[in-house]
Amino acid sequence: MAKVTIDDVAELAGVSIKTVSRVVNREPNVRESTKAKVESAILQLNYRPNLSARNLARRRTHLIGLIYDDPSAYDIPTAGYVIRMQQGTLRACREAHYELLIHPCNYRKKDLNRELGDLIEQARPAGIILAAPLSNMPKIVSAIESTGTPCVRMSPGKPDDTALSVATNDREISAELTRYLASLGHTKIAYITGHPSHKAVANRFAGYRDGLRQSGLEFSKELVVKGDNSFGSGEIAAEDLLNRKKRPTAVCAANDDMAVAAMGVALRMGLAVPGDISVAGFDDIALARQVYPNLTTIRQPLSAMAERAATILISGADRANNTSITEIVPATLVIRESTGPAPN
Amino acid sequence: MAKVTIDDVAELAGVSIKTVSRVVNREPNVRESTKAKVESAILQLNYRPNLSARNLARRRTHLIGLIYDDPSAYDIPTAGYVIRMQQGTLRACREAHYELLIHPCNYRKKDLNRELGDLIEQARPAGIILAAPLSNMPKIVSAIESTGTPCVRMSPGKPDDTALSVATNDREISAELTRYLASLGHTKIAYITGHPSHKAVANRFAGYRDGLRQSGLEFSKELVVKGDNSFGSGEIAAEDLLNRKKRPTAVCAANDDMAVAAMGVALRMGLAVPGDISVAGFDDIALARQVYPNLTTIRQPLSAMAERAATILISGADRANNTSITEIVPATLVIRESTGPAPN
DNA sequence: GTGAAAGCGCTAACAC
DNA sequence: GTGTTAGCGCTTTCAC
Repeated sequence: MAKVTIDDVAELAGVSIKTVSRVVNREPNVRESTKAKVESAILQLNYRPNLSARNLARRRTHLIGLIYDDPSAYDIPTAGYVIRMQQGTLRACREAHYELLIHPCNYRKKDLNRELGDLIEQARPAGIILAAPLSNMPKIVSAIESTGTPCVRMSPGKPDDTALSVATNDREISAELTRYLASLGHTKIAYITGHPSHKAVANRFAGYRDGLRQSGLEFSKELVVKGDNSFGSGEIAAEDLLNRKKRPTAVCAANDDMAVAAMGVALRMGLAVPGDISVAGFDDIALARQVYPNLTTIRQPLSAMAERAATILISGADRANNTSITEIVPATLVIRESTGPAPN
Repeated sequence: MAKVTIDDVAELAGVSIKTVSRVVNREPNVRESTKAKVESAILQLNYRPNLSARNLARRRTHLIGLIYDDPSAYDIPTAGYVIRMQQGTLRACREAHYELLIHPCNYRKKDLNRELGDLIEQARPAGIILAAPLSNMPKIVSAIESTGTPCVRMSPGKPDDTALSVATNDREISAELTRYLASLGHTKIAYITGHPSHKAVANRFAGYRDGLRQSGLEFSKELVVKGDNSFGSGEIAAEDLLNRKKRPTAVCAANDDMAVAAMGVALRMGLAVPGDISVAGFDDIALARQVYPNLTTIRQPLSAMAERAATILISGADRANNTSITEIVPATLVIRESTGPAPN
């Protein structure tokens, strides 16, 4: 309870505070016997360094800031998204004895730059993790970078960038999903596209085309219907697709909301899923496991991405090395009940 | 970018750093004209005080620690729970220019006390918010309190405590729900109890009995079936209740999982909800809005509770005043589609 | 009202 | 290998 400082430890161990500092910070050039003395004093006194003092002296903190958009109403997919990012970041922080500062914000706010400036100047995090869609907003990114605080962007739209970022293999995994459906005998695989403003979504569509080609299937515009990521648009698209004379036997959607909507349309039409029609989504939102049949989908490695981002910041904070990296953390295909062999 | 310090401001304004400090901290005894000069210098230089330095000098930080249990697998109800607490805490923090440190932890871990000790000694949060079920664990509470860090407990089991805490009116709101059902003409209102170890759950059951009495209905043991908070236990309980000759016309469950399960059983039996049987839950988990019919339930004011907890810590950190408060934030009855008039 | 000086508890240079 | 001396940027006495 009585705050024990480095001086107390130094006195008890009979060394100077600098030596204590060396031991605490695992610096070299300390004799084993001295080190042991210091360590026993630390244990005996239950000494823990004061972070504020350390931060002040080091001119940087042991804090990672996680900044993400905070929709006024947290819908459930968002809650899961946020929690997974937090979990990943925390894993990396724990290990390195960093703490996590979370800062949800509203990108529509006028003075967001000012707000982030305050956060950075005041709390001085060692690094910032910027989640999508903020990571796609040049003004925000440059506002952060102008402070000199290292920043890793998660799922930025374009990979061809100068900054550090962590992304996933949207395109490749979409291709894998498509090949998986083809391997089940499907030849007419439809696709419901997402909202054009969502950058990553375009990659998913490209992956679908890749997958068709790799499976020796021909791409057909007929089988592509526009959606906008919303549940409603998925219903409309599915009604279009499933009422055709030559019905597809599989439908991929650019996100889970639309996929679930499509599945609902199919079931209401009396079609069996996956007997008559297989349905697959993308994101692995909670709903994917709550509908019946459970939705086959692609799970973004959000937690792993955030962990990598934090690790990059924590380790990179040391080296002056400002190389631009776009690190790819692979997504995983989650095969559940909504996909199966094509009807013959 | 070049870090501007209090000295720069003092120099530009032509005053001493102490005067700048006074202005920044809104201390009295500064002439208006001096204040104006300083403020303009601050604006011009875009000065923001360095928190580490301030914390070191003040011997306390502007950090609120939010500690909660982190189930290895974040199920969806938990994600919503966590997010809502974070949101509430953040609202209070924003206003007071505090930052939020989150620290999910595992109460089953042996060295949790040590872990929390590290957190507290190192980050020195100005206060700790301890969420349930950690708030019910004497060892953890005392470990935190022994550091002298103010701590507010959320939903602690017993209100008759020495510490600060924030709770909700489980019992009164349960009574209200029961009266609401009675007012719809229900006379046989069944209850599925929760897991006995969950303290708050007992209050819910007591509220049910209160509500019956207040509505002039007789309590009957026959209408009470044991559950354990799990979905499966809700199914078993519902099967028992709904297969009776003299079927109840309404069922309350101690949580939403069991209520949803009960509703499923009723629907599978061909009963109309709420035509033949009304069903109500407690918690307002996401699922409550995702099932059909939407579940009538009770929404815990998690976000408001967390906000109050943070506000207590932030304002209370100043006064030495160690009074024990248990503040009650009322829950709200959310009437949706699963409850309706009793069949005649 | 305002300022000078002495810390807060640590790390960073540089000496020894 | 180890200690000494300055800071880090702010708040706090306590003078004036």
